[in-house]
Amino acid sequence: MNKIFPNIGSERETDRLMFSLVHAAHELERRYEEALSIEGLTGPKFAALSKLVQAGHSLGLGELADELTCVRSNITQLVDRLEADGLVVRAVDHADRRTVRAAVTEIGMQRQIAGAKQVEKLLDALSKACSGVDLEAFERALSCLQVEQGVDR
Amino acid sequence: MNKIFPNIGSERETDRLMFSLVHAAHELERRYEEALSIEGLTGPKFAALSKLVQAGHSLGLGELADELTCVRSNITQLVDRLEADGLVVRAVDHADRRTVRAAVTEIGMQRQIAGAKQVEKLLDALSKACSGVDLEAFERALSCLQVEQGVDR
DNA sequence: CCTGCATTATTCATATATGAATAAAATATT
DNA sequence: AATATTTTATTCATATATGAATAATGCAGG
Repeated sequence: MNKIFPNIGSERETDRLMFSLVHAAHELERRYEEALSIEGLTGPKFAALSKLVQAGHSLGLGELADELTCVRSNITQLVDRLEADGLVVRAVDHADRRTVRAAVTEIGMQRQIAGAKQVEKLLDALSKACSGVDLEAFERALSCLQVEQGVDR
Repeated sequence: MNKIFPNIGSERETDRLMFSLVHAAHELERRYEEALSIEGLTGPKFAALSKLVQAGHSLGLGELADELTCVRSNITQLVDRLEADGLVVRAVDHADRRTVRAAVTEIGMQRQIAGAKQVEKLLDALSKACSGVDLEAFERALSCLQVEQGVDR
């Protein structure tokens, strides 16, 4: 659902800009998910696999949650699904029995590589499409949205 | 979760740009949801209310699904929640007994107005923050992502 | 008029996200 | 050492999203 900024009739230039920005990002995400689906992956699954592959060793579920900036219960479920897919296994932590570690399997590693190839292909295409764009100006424009990080929790 | 483009180590300029774009959009959405939460609303709830208020009359759930570009089962649930909040009521369609209509209540209308005020405030702030930005260049840059709409269903 | 097809909303299964409540284990404090 | 606190993952409730299967109604063609 395009739940962002339902047109209330605002005609301001910057309002349309915000809308375009969000729309472009959603389109990007859609293509990203589409690319990963070729390898039977989703964004979250690929992200978790990538963190594990990058790390080069198993990670505690809490670490993984931090890396993926999400709450722990989310990771519990995500690892459940990854485990069901055979891409990851849970392992005990001998140093701390509270901790559950996630270790990528051989299949998981191959799948991550395959996913990364699809993402690379997408980024190549996007790179070409953006060849004529003034990246500096774009980056500068985006930075103005980054201010005021909101309240702290 | 920041599930998009987990840093695989790509150093290409455009890759970082895509990441920035998605990140900026998510930040925008976060602030949008934050603004609406002041009035006890969420993005989807506000979007549905807005469509109903805009229409000026009740809408069939299918129409609402089209307006919000989502599947019908989604609307069934959303209207369930809006009805539980007392912001919307289901009504029969006398012309077609298959159709269920959603009608905004008095409270729902007030809530939509309150939500719109908060969104307006946010957009004002953003508009000011983007005062120095070359909107033309930004729009042009965004347009390059819009191409290739992918496969049709 | 009946039969088959299309359309409508709902239900169900699933994926993803959050946050509160819980249980188990580690650590700190008395 | 016993107790209290913190940290860990899980479970549960909830919100949002999708898509398949279902049930009810409408409609077209015979």
